Amino acid sequence: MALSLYNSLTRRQEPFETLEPGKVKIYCCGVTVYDYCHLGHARAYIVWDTVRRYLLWRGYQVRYVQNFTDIDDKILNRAREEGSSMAAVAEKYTQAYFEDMKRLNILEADEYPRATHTLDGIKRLIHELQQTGYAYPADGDVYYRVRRFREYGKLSGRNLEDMQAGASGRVEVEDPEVAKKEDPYDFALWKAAKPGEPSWESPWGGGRPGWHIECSAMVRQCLGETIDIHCGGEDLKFPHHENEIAQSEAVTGNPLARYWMHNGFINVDGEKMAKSLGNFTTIRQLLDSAAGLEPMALRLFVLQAHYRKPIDFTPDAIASTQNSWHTLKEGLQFGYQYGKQLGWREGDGEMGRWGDGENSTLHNSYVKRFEAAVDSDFNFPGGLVVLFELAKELRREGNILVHEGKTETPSATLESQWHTLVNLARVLGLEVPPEDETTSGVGGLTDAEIESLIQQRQAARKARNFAESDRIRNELQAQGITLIDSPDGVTRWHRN
RNA sequence: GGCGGCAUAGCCAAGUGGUAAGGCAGAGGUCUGCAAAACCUUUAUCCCCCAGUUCAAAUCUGGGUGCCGCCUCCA
Repeated sequence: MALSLYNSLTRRQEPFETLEPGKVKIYCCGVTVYDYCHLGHARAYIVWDTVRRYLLWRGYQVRYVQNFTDIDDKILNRAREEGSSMAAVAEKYTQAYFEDMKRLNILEADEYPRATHTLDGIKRLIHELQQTGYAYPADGDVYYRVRRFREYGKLSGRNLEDMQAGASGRVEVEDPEVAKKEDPYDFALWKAAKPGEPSWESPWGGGRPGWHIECSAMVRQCLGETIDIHCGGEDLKFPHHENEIAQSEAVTGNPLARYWMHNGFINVDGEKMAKSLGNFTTIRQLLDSAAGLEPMALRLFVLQAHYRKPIDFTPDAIASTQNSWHTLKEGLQFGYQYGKQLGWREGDGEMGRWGDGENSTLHNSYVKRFEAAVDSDFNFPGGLVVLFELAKELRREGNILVHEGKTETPSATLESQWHTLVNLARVLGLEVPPEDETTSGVGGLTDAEIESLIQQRQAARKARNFAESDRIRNELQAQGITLIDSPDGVTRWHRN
């Protein structure tokens, strides 16, 4: 049983072999902090968080670094709109990022480098590129000499000739920047500051770094010359990642990353969700809307599709996922709700730190099937199958317990199944808090009041006064209390 | 124009040579005064089309068709 993954660089699925045994270095391209994150961002970071969790579960020591781009034209524009500064805008949306990601149960990175904190590394890298002939200054700017890097295009599978042949007027035009370049495909490493813009001192004059260079500098500074996995959205493959490779490898002579991974988009009506298309929904809009999608349901929504394929964002799909999540959730709550009744030892609710021998109490066949699925290029939808099987089984048992007060299934079997479910779900970042949902009727009826009403209804039913009995039932339902009439004449109830 | 991806039931979605996982939705049944809830059963002779390879293909090859992405900021 071995983990394999699709490498964008080779366009093949390959066995996963780390640089150092048991250790994984991951760099993930983060956000430019100029606005709230939308569902596309949610997908990306849920996917990479889950990849990271899975690697941890598989026993790897993972070091995960993700940057914030806090120097950028878009931030500058936003600052002008808001009458604020680039730093203030960046700070605001960085905090918003953390809030959103926390709700989605995304683990914090080990390190969050920011462009504004990496200027020394950036300048050093540009300097080295200049010394080796890969970079040239031009009127306060510095550009990368793309044609000098022989392997340019190896990640995105293109070559400069093809690109020129088909550029169809998209590249040139009267952009003043282009005029400074030796070649239209050269890209900026450093940009001279325009009047009024934030700028940093450098050997080339006051200015700020280009976008691509920060990642090269950050990877090098935080993780070293070569890392195991470099990941990000599909749209970053070209030119961003291609340029990172050109920058880093020209200087170090070593591969920047062994594996390149790219996640697919969220689509709306068959089109990519994007700021520029104006068809985006932010994470907080969706989570805080009237429909109130649960954060874990959004997580499930993302994980239900393979990470490289597009996902269509439609009301139907969201509704369906919400229901799916409830199924899973009921399974996850099983132990919290029925553990005591089933005589499980106190403290069993505190389940499963990873890899601490808990596995002995897990259902091995389920774990094996989960692992087999996910081991193949992080097939989370395949792994989810196992979770649903467990959750449905537990939900069924829970219902039997509620309706009949007992179950034939041995308590130990249920305990083991529940432990398995909770553990595997946590690998995917799908968790429910230990407190079950039986919020003892905030501002509602007390148990005694409910029992009393049920007694009244029973009396009415006996007298065949169904109008009255239905009235009581409706009244309770309105308060969120569901009655269950069983064949033996006993009426059980539970809060919704 | 160049490069790449995708096409599986009403919807979503795994499966990549051995005869179609799973979820959502739906249907029938049991139970019930009626409901609700729950439980049981059930839902693709077929995987975009055509041709080929093979004992065997949704899965491989060739050719179509359709949709999408990247080539410009972008998760």
